[in-house]
Amino acid sequence: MTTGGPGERADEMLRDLRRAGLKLTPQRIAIVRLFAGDPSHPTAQDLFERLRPAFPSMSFATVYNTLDTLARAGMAGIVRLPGKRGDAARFDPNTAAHHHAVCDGCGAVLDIAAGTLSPTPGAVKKLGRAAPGFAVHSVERIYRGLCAGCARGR
Amino acid sequence: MTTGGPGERADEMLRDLRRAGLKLTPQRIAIVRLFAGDPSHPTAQDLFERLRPAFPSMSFATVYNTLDTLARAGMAGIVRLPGKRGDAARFDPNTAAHHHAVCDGCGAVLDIAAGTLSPTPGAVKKLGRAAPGFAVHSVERIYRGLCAGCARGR
DNA sequence: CTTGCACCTTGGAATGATTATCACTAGCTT
DNA sequence: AAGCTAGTGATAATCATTCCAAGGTGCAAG
Repeated sequence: MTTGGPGERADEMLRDLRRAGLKLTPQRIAIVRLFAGDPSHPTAQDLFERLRPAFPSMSFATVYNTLDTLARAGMAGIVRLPGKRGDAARFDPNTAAHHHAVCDGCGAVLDIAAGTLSPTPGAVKKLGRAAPGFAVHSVERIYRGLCAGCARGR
Repeated sequence: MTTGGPGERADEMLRDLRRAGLKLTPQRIAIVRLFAGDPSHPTAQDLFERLRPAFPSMSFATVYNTLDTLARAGMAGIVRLPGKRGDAARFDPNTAAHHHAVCDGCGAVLDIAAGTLSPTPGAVKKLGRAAPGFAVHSVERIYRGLCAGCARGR
């Protein structure tokens, strides 16, 4: 079993990166180490700013490229939420099947475990009626509401 | 009951606009007439281009402003879907509770009727475990797959 | 250990969507 | 009809994201 130690997820991700035939550059290693265990669904900007102190020469494009590469390789997810302004993509190192809960107060995004992302028989049936011939592949859910902290403050 | 005639939805929306204390300008009337009965989830660009022939003087910003105004007044919805590039917001005149099915092939967006957008007791329970204290308000679902046409062509 | 090259990284410019600004115009109330 | 105020148009500004060209570098093969 896993030891649960910090950085373990990162090492696993780096191993997967290499296994996928991708090069382990210092930049990628830094990004992965920072990103792998981060449950806050950071934006590329977030990560870039946290990396800048240690890697002043890193390019913003590299952060995007790396996150995109991770996503393409199935090691990360991209979460986009409808929001009025400056709606940046959020990246998610959690590759297990899960949905998201979004706090309308502070904008926090929480992972909600799901056994599967496959549609339920009932949903398939309903879809068949509403959109005949549509072949469902997966379902994505977004729960809207207020997180514990924001619910208290209102 | 409704007569189901074309433009009826538009008239209703215009009535609601006035009721909301908003001015009925020629531009708004044109946008609403075009938008109200359109189930294709058009982008602001789509509408702008379709309006241009008849209203060459209309500004792109006005289309955005009007759609935003409609959305704020609860007469329209905004649908944003995760997509790599040039991901424009889509507007939805359907104010009834519903979810969306997105075709990964052609990008079409279909409405899927839903009795309610409130979370099921089961979902609430699961949420309570995964995110203690989170007060759910609504659930949004996106079904991914292939529409009838795209499923056939592959 | 050296080499070669395909893949990476940079920095900045380009693209696209959306919002802000501001002077002007036109609904709507009195 | 007159004025207050919100709406409009044109454009600039902003923000996220991608593209590009040029130089670097991980790493597999020798």
